[in-house]
Amino acid sequence: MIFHVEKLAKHIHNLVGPTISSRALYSCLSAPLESKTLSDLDIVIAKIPVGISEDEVVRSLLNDQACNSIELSSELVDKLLHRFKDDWKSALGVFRWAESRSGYRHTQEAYDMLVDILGKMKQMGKMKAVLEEMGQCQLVGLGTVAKVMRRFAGAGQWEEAVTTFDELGTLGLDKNTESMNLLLDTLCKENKVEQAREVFLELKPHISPNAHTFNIFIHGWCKMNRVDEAHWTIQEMRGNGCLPCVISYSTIIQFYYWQSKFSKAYELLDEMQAQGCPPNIVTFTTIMCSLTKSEEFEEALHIVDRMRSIGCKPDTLFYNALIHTLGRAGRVEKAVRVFEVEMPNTGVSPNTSTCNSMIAMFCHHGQEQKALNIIRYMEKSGLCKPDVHPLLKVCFKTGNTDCFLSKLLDDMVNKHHLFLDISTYALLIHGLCRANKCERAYSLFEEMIGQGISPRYQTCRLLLDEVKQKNMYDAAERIEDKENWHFSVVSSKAYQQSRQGHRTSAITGSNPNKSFGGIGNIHVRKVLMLCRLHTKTVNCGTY
DNA sequence: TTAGGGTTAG
Repeated sequence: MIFHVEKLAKHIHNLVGPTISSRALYSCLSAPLESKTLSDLDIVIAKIPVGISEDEVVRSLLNDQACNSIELSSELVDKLLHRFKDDWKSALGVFRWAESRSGYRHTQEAYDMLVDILGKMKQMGKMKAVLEEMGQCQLVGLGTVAKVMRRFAGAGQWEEAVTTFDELGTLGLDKNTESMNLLLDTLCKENKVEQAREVFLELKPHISPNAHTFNIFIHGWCKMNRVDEAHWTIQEMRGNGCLPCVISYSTIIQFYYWQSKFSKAYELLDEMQAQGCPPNIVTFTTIMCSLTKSEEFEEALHIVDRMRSIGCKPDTLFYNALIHTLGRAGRVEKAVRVFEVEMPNTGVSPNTSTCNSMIAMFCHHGQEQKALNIIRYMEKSGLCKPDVHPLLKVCFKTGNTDCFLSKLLDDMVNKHHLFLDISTYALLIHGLCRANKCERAYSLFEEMIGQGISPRYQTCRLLLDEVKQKNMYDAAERIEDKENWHFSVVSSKAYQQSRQGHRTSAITGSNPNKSFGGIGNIHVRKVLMLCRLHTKTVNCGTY
């Protein structure tokens, strides 16, 4: 059944290309099979072609009989905004169309969502205009302001974040400790701690700080590698009549572990206890994670004794970290005991991550049957998303690429209802190529394209080499097409953004490890190489 | 968004 739905959507796509109708049809055809009729959501989405302006979206919806007969609800508007969370023109168009319908009024949640979408897409002027509109309707909440300030700061416009705070009165909100903390936290999270400090000194005579205010600074200074200022902030806290709390100390301790300054961390751990502010479960979990990261497994396990000695109660996240540590330390039996005996005894329930840690540990130690048992346990206990990547890797490592792998994939899709995502397809295609099963690898390649997932550049390259060796000429041609498309889309996007001076955002905003929106994971170096390539071509006068 | 991630070289 799923197969037919995909085939039909693919066929339509091939016939008419990636236009509105095929996009909408694909999304509704690949929706859960029980809903076979077009929902209101699908009807509206089908009327919004890719890449048109917000006014065109409004016109397209207004001119459509089916759209105009839909009974609007805030749930439908929320779903539409969510659907267009990465497409501000469609989101804004839908929003304007909805409010033009008689009797319909937007909720604060819908406004907040729109503000966030505009901010995320760097439409700062439009975001501000919507904020003002909200102010006139008395719809601005602290959450709205938080989003606006964070989006300004995230776009490198921290002064605008401060202006937003200054104008809180006109938006119907108070400038108080809570809203000030929001502003200071926004600035500190964007590494503008010194600027936050200046703002704070200006506001302090009018708004009294609380412990939260100082904790924001402690975190900010630590993030900037300025632990002396963090310590000094603890003193300042006391001077202002606020007592340093477990968060104040734990933040600095975490920083010391991060820097591998273990003795300093232990000193502070003793100090906080002496000050009548004992470490809690978050403090211990953080310490254990840091020590495990530095491969100090014995030291990490000592922390558990220390935690127990002061009667601190474990929770799920603590056990997740402990199981991970034990697995890394090679103590599989002990980890199994924690999972099977200790957790039930202490009444702490495992979550999806706990089980996934167990799966990864068993696979790492060649115990795939036990990993499968965990998957079965997850099925029974209703935990979703078992991580099958470790098991897939075991299949390739042991050369078990026939029955076991097929059964696993079948279970993944049909029993656990997991989608094969880009990383799973990459893993499978690479693994099958290495196992000399390139026909199967190629059929997966076709399948992923059919699903609308674009293969990574490396996947194309590897598969292309393999199919050429096997003289699969049609396949080679199709892969080359995809590869060329890849090259043109990635290079033109990277080129445009590099010309605008956003080299890092050419990859993805601030985190260079995240995937390139909609195109899949492209290696960072590849994109930078393409940027350079194009810059070079410009200099030569070819462009 | 005042602290806690989990396993991965495709």
